[in-house]
Amino acid sequence: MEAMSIKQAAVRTGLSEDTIRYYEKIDLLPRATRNRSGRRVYGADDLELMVFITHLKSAGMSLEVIKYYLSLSLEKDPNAASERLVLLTEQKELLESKIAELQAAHKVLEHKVEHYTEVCLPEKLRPQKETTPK
Amino acid sequence: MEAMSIKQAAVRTGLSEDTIRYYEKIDLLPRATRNRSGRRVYGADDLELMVFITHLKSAGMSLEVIKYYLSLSLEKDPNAASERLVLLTEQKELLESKIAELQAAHKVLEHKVEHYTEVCLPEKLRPQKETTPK
DNA sequence: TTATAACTTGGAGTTGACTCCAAGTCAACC
DNA sequence: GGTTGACTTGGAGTCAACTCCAAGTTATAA
Repeated sequence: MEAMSIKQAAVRTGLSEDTIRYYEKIDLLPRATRNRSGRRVYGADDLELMVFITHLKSAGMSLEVIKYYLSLSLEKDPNAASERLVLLTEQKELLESKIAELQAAHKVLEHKVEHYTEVCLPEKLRPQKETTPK
Repeated sequence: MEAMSIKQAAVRTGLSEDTIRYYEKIDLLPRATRNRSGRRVYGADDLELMVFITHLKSAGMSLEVIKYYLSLSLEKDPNAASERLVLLTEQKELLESKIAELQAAHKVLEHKVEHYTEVCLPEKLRPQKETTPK
């Protein structure tokens, strides 16, 4: 249960095997340990890292930036910690504004859903003069 | 103020001129009206549409899906409205789950920021936790 | 009048993030 | 010992979404 193949790791993380290999190729993931016959073996930490990457990615962070961030986290140098703090804080703020933007878009859609529900449900009603974007 | 060039439209919307032309090329935007000398002229509606597109885009909608959505909005057929409602609702739900995911990632980052604040700053110099955050 | 700048077009090139492929290796089962 | 199937590698191909380019046109300024 602890050590698993790339296939299992793919199932667990939702990434494809190719994507995991690709991430290793571009040094986003560290080179996975191999077993005697040269195959990749993953543990819980590896999975955790992959999942964390998917989170940052869905937050709109590019792989390049994620890589930089992770490189800081591997630094032994204590100075790196403060640099990482800056990056983290920046990213956190970026995330906050992105969430706000999505919530705004969400509001627009919600408003439109309401509008169209009104239009669709009572069948007698027709869409009157639509403000059709030209 | 009402009619403007592609350059001004680009500044107003945050899109590049090339991107606006590209959107027209792939029929995401309708062919802009041209002036006597064949140059694109944009009005307030056009800008509004572009901004709306950027919102949907930042909500994770692909240009292809946005295009489909806009094609429905141009339909005179009232049946299109219900189809559009379905699409909107789907998109709204997708947005909700995306927001939730971002909030989860945000939490992780926040947690890490706290951790690194501890590591980096001598305890006594640390900013006090705000009791009344703005 | 000529130079400059702001556009126009179709099409080619770039980037990021995969996704697929061919050829080879290895372990396990028949 | 041979076949199967899950892996390995480097590299090529794909896709969305731009981004840039060359060649041509038009309007204004010097």
